[in-house]
Amino acid sequence: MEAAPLGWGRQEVDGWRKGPWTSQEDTLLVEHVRQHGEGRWNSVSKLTGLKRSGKSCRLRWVNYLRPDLKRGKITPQEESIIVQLHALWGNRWSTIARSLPGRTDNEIKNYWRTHFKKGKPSKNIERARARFLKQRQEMQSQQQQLLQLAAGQVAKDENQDGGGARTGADDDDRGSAVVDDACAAPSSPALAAEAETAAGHHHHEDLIMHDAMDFMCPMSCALLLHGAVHQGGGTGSCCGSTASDEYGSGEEDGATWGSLWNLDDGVVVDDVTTAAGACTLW
DNA sequence: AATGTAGTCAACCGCAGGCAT
DNA sequence: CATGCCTGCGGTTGACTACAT
Repeated sequence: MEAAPLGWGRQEVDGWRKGPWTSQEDTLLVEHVRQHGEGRWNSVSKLTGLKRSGKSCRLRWVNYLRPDLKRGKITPQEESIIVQLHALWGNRWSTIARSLPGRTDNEIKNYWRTHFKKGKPSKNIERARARFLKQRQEMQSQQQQLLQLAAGQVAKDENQDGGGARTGADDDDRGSAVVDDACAAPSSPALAAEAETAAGHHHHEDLIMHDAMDFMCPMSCALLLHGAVHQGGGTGSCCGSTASDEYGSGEEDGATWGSLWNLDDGVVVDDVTTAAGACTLW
């Protein structure tokens, strides 16, 4: 079916076609990639005659035409992984996508927004969450031992400050950053690289839940240690927090998910207390 | 059967980082 | 070293579809 000239209004802007791709355009692009490989997207229009910007070509290829794409619904396993990785990395869709072979960042992003933006996790999510939290709790005791060891060393370098000096309140102008730093994102380039590596090691295989756990939990530990140091032993409990307290239950659950899991919300947390709660997510 | 609403998906935009010149 | 270009990422928008009323 020919792409209807709907929605995007104009079909051509500055000589570039916009809007839905036609099958002919797809064919041209696929053929181009087959011959020249991925990359050099800006040269696609010159070489193929496609009236599409390099950006548009790349997007079309990555999100739709790539042969290794897995079409169809997100499976429960994938859903679990998405949930867990999002908790670990936040809205780093491309990073999450690397752990889900055949899935694109766009797909995952859309899925997340569809399923969790409104704060209503599915049964699968609930199960995955419960499973994950259980395992996390098991790790907690081990981590506390590690923490004690680490704290001994940290005490030499940093004041233990005893007051949890670094709370959301201290970062009023960067509320989401607090969450990002403490929970979602590795708080150092080294950790970030580690995270990337950890994810990358699993590219070649279909990640099932256990695989995800295998690399996530070490990461969580790393974050935990780092976070604890970073936050002066305050709320940075990372893996070490309890499930029920963090997520609430029943009807509130939705709202809680909405605010805690949606790191991209303009206001991530409603108040300082919640902010602290958000930071203890992991 | 018609209409309204919510969910899903594809595509665009702006920004930032990396790299080549 | 500075600049410009290219690529990739995350956020947002809009159309289509399915479901409910």
